[in-house]
Amino acid sequence: MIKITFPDNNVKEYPDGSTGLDIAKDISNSLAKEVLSVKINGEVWDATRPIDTDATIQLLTWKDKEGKSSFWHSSAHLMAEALESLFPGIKLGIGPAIETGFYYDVDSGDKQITEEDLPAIEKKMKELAGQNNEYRREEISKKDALKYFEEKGDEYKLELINELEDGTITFYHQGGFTDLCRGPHIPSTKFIKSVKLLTIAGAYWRGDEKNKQLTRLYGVTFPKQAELDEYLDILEQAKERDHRKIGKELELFMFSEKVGGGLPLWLPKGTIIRETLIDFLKKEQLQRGYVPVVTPHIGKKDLYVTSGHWEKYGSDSFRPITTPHEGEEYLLKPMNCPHHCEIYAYKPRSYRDLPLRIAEFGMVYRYEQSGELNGLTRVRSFTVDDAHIFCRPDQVKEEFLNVIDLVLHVFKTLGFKEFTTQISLRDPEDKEKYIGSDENWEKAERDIIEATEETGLETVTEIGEAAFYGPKLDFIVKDALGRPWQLGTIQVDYNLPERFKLEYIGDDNERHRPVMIHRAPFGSLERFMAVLIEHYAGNFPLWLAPEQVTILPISEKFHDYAVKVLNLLKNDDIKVTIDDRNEKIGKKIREAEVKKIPIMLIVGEKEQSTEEVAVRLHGKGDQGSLTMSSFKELFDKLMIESKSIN
RNA sequence: GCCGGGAUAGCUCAAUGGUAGAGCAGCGGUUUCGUAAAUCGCAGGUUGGAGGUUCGAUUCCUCUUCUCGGCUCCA
Repeated sequence: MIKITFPDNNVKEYPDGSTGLDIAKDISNSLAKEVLSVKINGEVWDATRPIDTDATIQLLTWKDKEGKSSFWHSSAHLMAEALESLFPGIKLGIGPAIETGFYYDVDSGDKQITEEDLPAIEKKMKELAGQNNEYRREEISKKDALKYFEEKGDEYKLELINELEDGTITFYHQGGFTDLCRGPHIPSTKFIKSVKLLTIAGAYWRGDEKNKQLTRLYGVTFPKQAELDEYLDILEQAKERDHRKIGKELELFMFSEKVGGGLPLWLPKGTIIRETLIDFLKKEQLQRGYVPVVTPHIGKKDLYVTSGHWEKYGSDSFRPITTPHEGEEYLLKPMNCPHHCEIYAYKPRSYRDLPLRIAEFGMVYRYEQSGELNGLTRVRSFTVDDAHIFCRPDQVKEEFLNVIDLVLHVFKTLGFKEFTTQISLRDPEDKEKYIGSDENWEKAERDIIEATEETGLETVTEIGEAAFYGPKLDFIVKDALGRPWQLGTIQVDYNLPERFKLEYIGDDNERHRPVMIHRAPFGSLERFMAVLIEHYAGNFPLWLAPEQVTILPISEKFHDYAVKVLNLLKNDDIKVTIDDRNEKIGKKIREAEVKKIPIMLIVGEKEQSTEEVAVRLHGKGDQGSLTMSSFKELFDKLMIESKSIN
């Protein structure tokens, strides 16, 4: 007998070789019908795999992340089975579960699988699922595994098996399909009730550009049709929030083929939002001891040779521009920091001057591969809310803490609650990739880790994700479609001060090297705006709204009164417009609602005679009439409330 | 950069190997109106660009630009 411990610490004995499913059945039949996989001693297993030793158990269903994962992984196998049946001779790469759904990379030879094939594959998958085939695990020797795929002629699987150790290799079978797989899988295909294949895309074998490009099929499956419908509905809604769509509808920004891809043109309304954000941050920074600077958009190539950027990224950036007569080479600036280093070096610095925090909203230009450009999230020209903090080594941690506090303040004000924080360290196995001494790297990494621990931020640590000049802390927010984007960033840099030979005179009257911290709470204004647009679905809070109030006269007879109201509000720096077209009030309201203007003031006969305005709030409807002074009080109150920090 | 889609009026979209149509927007009338679309009329297009096949191309082919979904990359 084996002792099984349940999550509530109850212990029960079962015969040797009992499976998770057996144990589930012992609890209740209805539960057994929902079990997708089980967690045995912290490891996810097939529910049908016999347990031979005492163990802790957790039954995993659709409600558990790991349960979903085994469901989708099994779905990937089901799709592979369908593909083999529809496209005989197809070769399989890898087919994992992902955050939502699964994919399989396949090599279909000369036959190109296109989107038109997807419905047929879906149909086949449903047909195979209906056969109620069991997923069966088989331990297999390396020799036999190799033999199987040699006969099948699948070089991708052979490559994978060759890297595995004998004795750890398992196959999974379902219906007429066999795959090399670590598992775990769900008990049977019958759980898979609804199937949707979403997209088809190219993907390099093992993610390496040098390898052959396979066809990747993305899909998602659910245990109930209703859940698929709900998921598709959410996808549809996400599309409605897409910043590219809203940006066009609300006339925030545009792109022009003539100007070039990835070069955003900001329209008046988008510009007002940008400038409001910039003003907000400038004010915060002023209070926190930052000083402003302005530097040009170009710099001599030599500047970037000194900084090391030319060596590292020169071949992958815009070509230098040259002066007509002397032939001097200049680069569009890919970063602001080299310019800022020169500002630091402008005069001798004392330890008393530090930390020196110089800030600039600087537009930078980077060559991004054409296939990578994406709305405002990935562009070739963007504005960094940049600042470089030059400080003494003993000030690094404190400065780091100050910056974290600023980033959190920004996020809080804008109501970003769901973000992840990532510490990126260097890969100690691959030191060649980075510049700077071991000693410097170790100190920098320690400072970051300690600072985040002190603020209590929950972080994930990624080894090998550091910038080439130093470790960093990034704040990552997801867009409407769930794609993660890095926004705020704080990066320690022991390297640039070295390269620019920056110094300060310490209290010991000796020369010392300052430490540099790069930081940008928004990261890129462009990307930040994209995420912001999707976050609010275009319904900007009052303080950010490019049009805060619009006045809607009932008819032309009340235009004079409407203009009087307009001027009163303008005097209070309220962003106000008037809709004096010869249209019915219903239409004016509709259009103001569509434009997501937070406040509408309707004025007609009644308001004119009582010197009031009828207030209507976007999405909330008619709020009744107020005198001008009461309205201004309401406006001020709404302004304060519109910052999430309150 | 790579794989696969796409590009038709300002916007959203329709149509066809015989040189294009709707709604909204725009412009001109009529209407002067009370909380999400009044009404009549007019105008609007080298069907992204270049080349080719064809008697004839917006449609088929090639190249190119931009764009979308991924991959790779990302200071």
